[in-house]
Amino acid sequence: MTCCGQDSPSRHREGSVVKNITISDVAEALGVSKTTVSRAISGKGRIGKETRERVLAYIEENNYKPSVIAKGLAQSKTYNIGVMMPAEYDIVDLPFFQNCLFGIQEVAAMKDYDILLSISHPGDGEQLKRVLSNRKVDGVILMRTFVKDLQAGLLAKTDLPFVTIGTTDVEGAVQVDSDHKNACRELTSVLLKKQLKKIALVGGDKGHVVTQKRFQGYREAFLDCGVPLQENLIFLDMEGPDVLEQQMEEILVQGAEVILCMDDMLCSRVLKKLRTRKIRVPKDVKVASFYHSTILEQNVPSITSLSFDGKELGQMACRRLMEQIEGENPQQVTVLGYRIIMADSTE
Amino acid sequence: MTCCGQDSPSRHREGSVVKNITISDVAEALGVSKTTVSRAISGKGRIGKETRERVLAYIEENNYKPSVIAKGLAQSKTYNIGVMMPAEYDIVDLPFFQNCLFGIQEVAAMKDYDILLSISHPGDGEQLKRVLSNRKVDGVILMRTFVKDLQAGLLAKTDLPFVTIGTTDVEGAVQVDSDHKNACRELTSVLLKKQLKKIALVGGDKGHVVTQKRFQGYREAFLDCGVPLQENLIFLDMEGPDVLEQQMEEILVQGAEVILCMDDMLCSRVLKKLRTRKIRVPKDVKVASFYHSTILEQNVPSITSLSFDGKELGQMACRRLMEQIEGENPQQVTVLGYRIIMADSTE
DNA sequence: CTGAAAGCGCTTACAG
DNA sequence: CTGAAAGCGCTTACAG
Repeated sequence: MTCCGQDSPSRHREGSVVKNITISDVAEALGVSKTTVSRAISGKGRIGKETRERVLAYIEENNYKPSVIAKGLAQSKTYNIGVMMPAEYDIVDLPFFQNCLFGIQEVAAMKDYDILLSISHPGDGEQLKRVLSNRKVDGVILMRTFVKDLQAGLLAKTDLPFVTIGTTDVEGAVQVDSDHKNACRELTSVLLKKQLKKIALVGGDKGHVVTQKRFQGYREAFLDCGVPLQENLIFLDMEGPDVLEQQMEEILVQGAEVILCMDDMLCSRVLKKLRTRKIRVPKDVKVASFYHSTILEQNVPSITSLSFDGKELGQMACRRLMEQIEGENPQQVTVLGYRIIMADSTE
Repeated sequence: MTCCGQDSPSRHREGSVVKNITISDVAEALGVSKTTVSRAISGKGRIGKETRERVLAYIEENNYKPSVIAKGLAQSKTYNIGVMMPAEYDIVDLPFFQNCLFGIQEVAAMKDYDILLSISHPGDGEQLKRVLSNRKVDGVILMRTFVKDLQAGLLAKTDLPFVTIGTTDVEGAVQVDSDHKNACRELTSVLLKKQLKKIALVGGDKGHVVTQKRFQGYREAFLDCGVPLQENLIFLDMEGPDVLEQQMEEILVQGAEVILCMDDMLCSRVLKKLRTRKIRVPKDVKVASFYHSTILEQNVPSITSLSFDGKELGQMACRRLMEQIEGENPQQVTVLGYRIIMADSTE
């Protein structure tokens, strides 16, 4: 059945390999050299105005897209950045991560870079090693840091530029972080000034740098306000399946007036326990949290919390990475702000 | 201060470009040709056992990693797959997406493929166009489909292999999906058989194929059970800021005995409204949801819901894509199962 | 079993 | 202003 022939030139029968149009095709069609075509596109090197326009017009018309990969090979670049995303199902500040990714992509795209994503479990260096050995990236962004950071450590031994979202003590690491310490310090102060002295601090993995930072802010607030800190109100490493649930009794026994949670997932669990125990928020006990994510968005009462701009963080991280890739010497540590959102749960 | 000299060979002073060791270096060092080295690594073509081992040993020892990019260029492949992730902040079935990504990465890595991630807002084809024109991927996975699917449409006009997670009517698309229709049908049936006849259906964007599928399953369940379906209990397109909140009155006025929500975020909003109105679950009204995600995990009472395995979906999608890339003709439609999790909210 | 050479699709000194 | 040629780091017929 020979018919129509209306197939667009790029449609092919199954299995046939499609030859994309290349720079040679363009050069040949125009009767110029590849060099000239290349120059017209890149804007580098001298080239006659008329020639350039002729090339550009042809390219536009024939929908020629240079192969970024071939370009990269010639320049010893990849135009990719590796992004290592943590796979921790229980720490669901995911909307935050998605925003982060979005920010990264936004600035990466401006420089014609793409994101090579890799998800890895904490403590697992294999994914990163794979990325490194594949030689497919010009730099990498770590979306989360750890106190003893395996990935940052690996990268530091490399000459590949990288930036961490989150603080790290790995020597030479360029880092971008929200001001977790001062955020927690300010929120704690606000609570203390409301005459709420017994603030239980509920946090996750002590191995996360953020956990430490927040804890520090909490302590400083007590110092600032001249209130003695009670060690028995500190509850860290609470992300295990039932740890927090069991410690809740203790928290209440200690007479906590406020429960300050380091992330919304923990807070959600605290709220559940309180609900089951018929303890009312904020009447019987106040509650505050971090992240202001969708997880608690619908809670009644609304939850006082700290909010960080994931997108901004992502953008900044990517900018810092680009600076390094382009050979500049970026600011080592960049600290971004936060917002305190006061709501019903601490009234 | 000339000291130590203990720097590992790959450490360099600032700015110095590091020449990675190449196949030529290896060949030269061993006194063989690049061809031989290449063959030793790839396992293709005849090569003496002893030679191969000598090459492999040297490579191992000197930590030589072939450039996947150069390899790709020579083979007209990229060893990347593009993954288009939706950016919809309100539809937070994100743990689901993360699982999906994880599944994709898992099987991709087995074939030495990497993930090129792109986040795009619904209706925005620019990101995909960028990916396509950059020529950096051998295929793409769409993580969500729409009734009129812009991205699938674009891809179909291409000769690039792609697979959608979610059903689509785009001609020729290879698709992998959970059995949303039957899932919803079965859950609805279960409820109907509990003599709960007035089941309000609360759903999101009618433009999402899943919304349609579920709606269909809901209808079929009514047919199966011989219960007439009440149009006034159908509430779709509820994801706007206040739409659902306003419709809640209507839902209650219509005397709904159960509110069946198409995703956990919607369900969370329903629960909030009920709580504010002092309407008790399951005493006054039953509630059921989809996804079984962390958002509702901590809810009291526990919520009856459908659960889908994101990771499995991702793995399958990636397998189907690989099959296409390798020139096989994959199954057009793959349907995966679901689980029904009965809990307190419908007791 | 092994190698020289051409090629993948670009860029970039160098020369004119 | 323009082009021939070498090179980026691999693979793969082809010949021996």
